[in-house]
Amino acid sequence: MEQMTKKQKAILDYMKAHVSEHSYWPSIRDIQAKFRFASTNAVFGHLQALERKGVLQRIPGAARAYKIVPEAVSDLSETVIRYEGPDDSAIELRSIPFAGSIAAGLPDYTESSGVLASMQAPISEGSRRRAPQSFALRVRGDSMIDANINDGDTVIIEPGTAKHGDIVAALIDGETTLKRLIKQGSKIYLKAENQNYPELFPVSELVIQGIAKSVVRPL
Amino acid sequence: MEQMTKKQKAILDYMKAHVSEHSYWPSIRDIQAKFRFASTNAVFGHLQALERKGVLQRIPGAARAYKIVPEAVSDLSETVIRYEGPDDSAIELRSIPFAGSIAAGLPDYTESSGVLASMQAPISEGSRRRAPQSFALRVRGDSMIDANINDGDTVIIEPGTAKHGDIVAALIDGETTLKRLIKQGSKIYLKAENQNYPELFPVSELVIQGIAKSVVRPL
DNA sequence: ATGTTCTATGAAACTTTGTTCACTGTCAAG
DNA sequence: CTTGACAGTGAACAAAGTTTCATAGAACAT
Repeated sequence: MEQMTKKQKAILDYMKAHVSEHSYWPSIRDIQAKFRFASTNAVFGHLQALERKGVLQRIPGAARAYKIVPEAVSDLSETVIRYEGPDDSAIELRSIPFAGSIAAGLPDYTESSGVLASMQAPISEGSRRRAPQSFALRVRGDSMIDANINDGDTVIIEPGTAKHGDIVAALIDGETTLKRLIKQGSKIYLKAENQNYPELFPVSELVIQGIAKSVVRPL
Repeated sequence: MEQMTKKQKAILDYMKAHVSEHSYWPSIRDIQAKFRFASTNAVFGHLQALERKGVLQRIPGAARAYKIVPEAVSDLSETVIRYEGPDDSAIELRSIPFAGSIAAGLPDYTESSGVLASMQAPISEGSRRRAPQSFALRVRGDSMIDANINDGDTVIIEPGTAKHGDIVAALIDGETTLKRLIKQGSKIYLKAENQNYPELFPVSELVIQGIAKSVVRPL
């Protein structure tokens, strides 16, 4: 894949963050304002570049209408997870690695190298892939064991803005972790609910992929 | 919450489906076309109604920009969000009606009006059979604590015939309990997974309401 | 030197889209 | 019978938003 420039990546990240926060895409003028461009055409050019490089799909003429192309972002290891549903049926889910943050208000496919998470997506070959609004995350590790979230549990994550005390799936150093969000004044911490782990985890920049709404464990 | 009319709900569902499929919101004219309205104002009115009823938030003047208010979407009707891959692979996210603590023989839907969690179920190839009527049950007490099912947890129950070893919701003396089903020869026992409880619970007459398929715990 | 690519400005053209206004019909409650 | 809420038509407007055109400096390889 052709490489994004720094500014292009910044714009793409802003767009994703905007969607994540507001649930709709920014307009070209929104981006222009954010980056202090004097002309809308500067943004336009970057969007064209992003589309040419295959990470973004524009819908010509339509306002605030984009898609991101998840598989273009990264394509590394694949993990196949079998999810036993409430039926006697099961879904095989394939994790799709992804380095970025959030797509389309909709989560994107995240896989962490170490601690915790791998995103589940349907088995589907080919290009067209749709993201659900909420998604399931298989928990790896024991960072939230004191919150009664154990290794192997599945957590339902929903996009949205997190409040103090929420358990969030956050992207730290390119790695997705499940931690409790602590806001103290203007400072933000992430807290692992495990006595063996450092109590507070100060973070400067953080991308919250969603809020953990519930835990699911097949019996 | 004020109740949505049928058409309003249909429009809201279409909008959600559109976001789910395209990752951006439909324009008013998109909705107009979908529902064959002759005037955009028909849509406009419905959107205003949806906003007044608190389920949708509009961003005035902005194109294709909305938010949905999740708490407000708490009607008992089953919401099915379906998303599919390029092949015939597909996944449904289905909301499950939340039945409070069980009273008589049937789940009592009065306690909670909310939709609890979305479960994932595959669409079986060919026969698109409808999943059995599953419901959620809040666990009271600690009779299954050793199976890691705690007080306050919610269990997804599905009707069906139980096998040996299944955790079932059974009606004993007019009271619903969650226990593991033990078959020894022709005898049937119910076993509480708690060391403090009597090991085996012989039953003569037994009404099994369903089999516990998974545990869900809201965070 | 010279062309090419990337990035950006500035202005304008043009399309999309939300919004408003005037008007009609239906249906149920007072 | 009337009032009011609801649902819709049809036309028009203005804001929001995308796209195009002309231009230009910087970086970079030919």
